[in-house]
Amino acid sequence: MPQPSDLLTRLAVSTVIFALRPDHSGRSVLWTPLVRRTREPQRGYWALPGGWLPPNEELEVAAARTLRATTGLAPKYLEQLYTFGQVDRSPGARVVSVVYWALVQSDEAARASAGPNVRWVPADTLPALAFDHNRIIEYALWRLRNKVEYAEIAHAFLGETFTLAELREVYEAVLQRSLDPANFRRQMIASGRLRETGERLAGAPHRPPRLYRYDTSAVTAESREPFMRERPAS
Amino acid sequence: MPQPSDLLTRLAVSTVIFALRPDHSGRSVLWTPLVRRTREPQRGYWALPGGWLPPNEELEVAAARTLRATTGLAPKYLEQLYTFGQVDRSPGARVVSVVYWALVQSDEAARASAGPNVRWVPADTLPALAFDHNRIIEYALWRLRNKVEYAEIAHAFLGETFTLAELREVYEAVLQRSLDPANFRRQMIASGRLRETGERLAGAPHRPPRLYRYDTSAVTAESREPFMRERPAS
DNA sequence: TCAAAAGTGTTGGGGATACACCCATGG
DNA sequence: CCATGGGTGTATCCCCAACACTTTTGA
Repeated sequence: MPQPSDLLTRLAVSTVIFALRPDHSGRSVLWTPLVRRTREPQRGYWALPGGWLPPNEELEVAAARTLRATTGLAPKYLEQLYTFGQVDRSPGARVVSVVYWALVQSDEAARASAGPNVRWVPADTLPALAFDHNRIIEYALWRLRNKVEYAEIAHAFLGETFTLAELREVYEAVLQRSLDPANFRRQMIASGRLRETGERLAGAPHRPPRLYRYDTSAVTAESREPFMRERPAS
Repeated sequence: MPQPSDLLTRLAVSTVIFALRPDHSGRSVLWTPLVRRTREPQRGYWALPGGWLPPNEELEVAAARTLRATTGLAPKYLEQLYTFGQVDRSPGARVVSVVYWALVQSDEAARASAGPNVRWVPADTLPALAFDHNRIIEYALWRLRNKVEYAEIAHAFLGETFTLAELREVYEAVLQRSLDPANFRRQMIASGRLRETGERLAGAPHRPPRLYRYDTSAVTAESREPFMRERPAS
């Protein structure tokens, strides 16, 4: 069944990774890690983390593995984004890339490993990247911003427990607009997926906010998308 | 850069094709064409139309080509669905399938080519198919039913011009529930994407309905998704 | 003139937005 | 006691579902 000509097309897996970090002015914005290419083609350019698909490894596992390899982190959210296969997207060979996108906990990302060949950059102001990776990240950003509005994924940027102000800051950073705290609170509570921990966060010079936890069991079968696991592979 | 072990994974493109056809009771329901496998593995089973990806062919073009090969039709809507790559989804070899989904005009589909190895079946009551193709079609159905509710793709089942009753019948068939004609009319008009042709459809024993046309130019840049062309490749 | 579908009008409820206002804490 | 963010109350708007009602045709 295999034809000789097929040997020319290679299959790769790449991952767009998002975390929230403060920018120069202190506001939270989206950052993404890139790796420097040490080989041709496009040597020296920054590119998405990824690699060839090992024949015995699941696609999602390969995505989580490259994520861990470049950041030292485990994804809190991981989903297939799109498969890019333009004939001319890589010079010299036909490369089809199955691309995933991931969200990682922001405080973990702050102490994520970096090195001369790994660099975090603001996702909205990218330099010129290798191949079609600019387009890919733009698409991932579009998907993230869309999905945040109808799916409950924002908590993936946060730890186990969080305040509504922290959660709101995630939404504001992703959507790039400020939200009314009062209405935001009601929307989140109305979703039925936040559980009070009973604890509060003290220390700030004002009324201490309640701490919440995201309740995975409250996701109904109707609203769940196919192929969406709670704990992504790692 | 290629490693010898990669030669074991094969890349295929398959397409889930939808058209509306009357079922035994005369109501419009979704149908999809399947092809009988004439080789191992899974010989004799019905499967999605598809084939290996030729190294010099774009993914979307390959999808449109297999669509044409099995139905003789050109897609009115074509979009990438998902890439399936489970290690064990095909016995004997690692096969990664980039799957597309397509909508074809229903009156064309009625006279679509069929043969001993091509068969149209109701998409909601499938027999046991080859590989993981049942799961794939279920996912495509889920996507179609979701997308019909927020994107304007229903007209892809119809011809150049159509009445609001015909368009409503599409929605009702896809969503499997009846819709209020009065409210449906207002929603569609409010979308701003229907243009009156000025003509009416006569012949029935009642008030002749207006004929409309879908206005592709009315799609704003903000609402458009990345990678979505108006005329799919053929 | 009648049946049936096309098309219009009207009403009420639910959710989102805007914003006024009170609460609780550290300094 | 004051500044600050946490948290509640409430009026308004808009979209949508429900449904009564009028219009227009072929038979």
